[in-house]
Amino acid sequence: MKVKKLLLNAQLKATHQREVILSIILDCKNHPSTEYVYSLTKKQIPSISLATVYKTLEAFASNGLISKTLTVEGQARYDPNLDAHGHIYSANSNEIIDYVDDELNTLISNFFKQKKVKNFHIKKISLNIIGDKIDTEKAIEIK
Amino acid sequence: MKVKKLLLNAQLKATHQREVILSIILDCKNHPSTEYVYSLTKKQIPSISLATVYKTLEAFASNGLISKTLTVEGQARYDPNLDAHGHIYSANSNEIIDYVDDELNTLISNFFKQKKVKNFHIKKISLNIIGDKIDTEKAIEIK
DNA sequence: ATCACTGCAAATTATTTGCATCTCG
DNA sequence: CGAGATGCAAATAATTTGCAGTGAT
Repeated sequence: MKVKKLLLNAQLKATHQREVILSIILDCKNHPSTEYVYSLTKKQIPSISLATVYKTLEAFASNGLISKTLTVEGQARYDPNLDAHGHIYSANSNEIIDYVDDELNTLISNFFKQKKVKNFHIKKISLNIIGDKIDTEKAIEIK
Repeated sequence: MKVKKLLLNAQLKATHQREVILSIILDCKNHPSTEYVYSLTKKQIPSISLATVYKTLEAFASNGLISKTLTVEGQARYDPNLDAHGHIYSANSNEIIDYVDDELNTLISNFFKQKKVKNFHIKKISLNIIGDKIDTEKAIEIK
């Protein structure tokens, strides 16, 4: 019951719905939408309400269990990966892809050791790459 | 008629509405919303329609005259500054503030000279800082 | 037992669209 | 003149809310 512990640690009541939703998200590779999480959850809990999924994902995100981003078109996407990483936002396919690069993370975190932003509590610093997928059939690749 | 030239260069028909809207945005310091641009435009053209402002700002953004971002809550904001720069996204005040730092820009552009993202056409790379304003009355300051 | 969570339906917000009319090039 | 822009109202999409009933601690 790994998820139950995660929920309790995050001060969230461990309901059946939440356990199922959390384990679904943790298994997701790439930035699921609320609707997508809802559709997967419905297979296990047919009576689940879409509103509950909305509320639950928001609760998870604001308790730091997962993180939230928006596509170029502005829809919510959730991300179970809390490690420092950037995102590639594709405008024409409305996707979000992880951009993970340790060298870049080191570069950025070193840079921000000397810089200060006053009157602001920084929660996350991330590098964003925005553009268009060239071949919508093929995957985006980093090298 | 600086704005007229800008419009024609960008292959856009230079209507009165567009000239007014463009000059308003170019004067804006910080990331206006569609509603805000609409309210300012209405002072000069009382008959302007909100839909026109929506369409116009989208047209400007897709022709590269201005750029578009989203607040943490997902609403559109426009930015007349096309130079490379990052943004500070404040979640609790739903603001976007420019983060301009030449040293950082150099660091990032050097880094991406060696890295490639395949099957993707990069339009913009930017550093994003996400967090909360501490004192909502005061401004965010960078040093 | 209590207080937070769930499910449903209705409400809200930002944005888009269809279409008749008008205007720039 | 003709393609594209405008203005209005109605439509859509994503998300949120209110509230009565239910469940976890």
